Amino acid sequence: MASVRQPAEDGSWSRIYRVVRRIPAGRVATYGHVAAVAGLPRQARLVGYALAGVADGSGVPWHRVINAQGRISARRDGPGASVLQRLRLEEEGVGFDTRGRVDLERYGWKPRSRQR
DNA sequence: ATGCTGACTATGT
DNA sequence: TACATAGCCAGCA
Repeated sequence: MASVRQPAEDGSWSRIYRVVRRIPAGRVATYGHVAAVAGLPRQARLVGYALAGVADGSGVPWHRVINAQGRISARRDGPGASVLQRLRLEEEGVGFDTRGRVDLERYGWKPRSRQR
């Protein structure tokens, strides 16, 4: 009853933030993966746009989300945030190859029990 | 209400 | 490997 409509607070963006928060340090997830885990298949774009609206310090580790190519997506805002993102990931132990790419096979987040 | 924009991804050339 | 194209959704003027 009363139907199964979802609460207004449970907007797509909120669901996305919730998933991103689960990504442990030293791991990265792709926009598409986050979308899928959040129950929004094919909406990788929304993940990026949602993260664009999140503030640094809101508790959402936005820097752990990269694109499917294992690279950091450029923002309209400028390269500043992109550089910061890479710096943070390296601090967490995520390695980048000479092309600036992360090995998703190795650092990709796999929502299975607990990542170690 | 309508239209534009934006941290994506998969596929084809 | 690089570029172009199509699909998809929410927020904002």
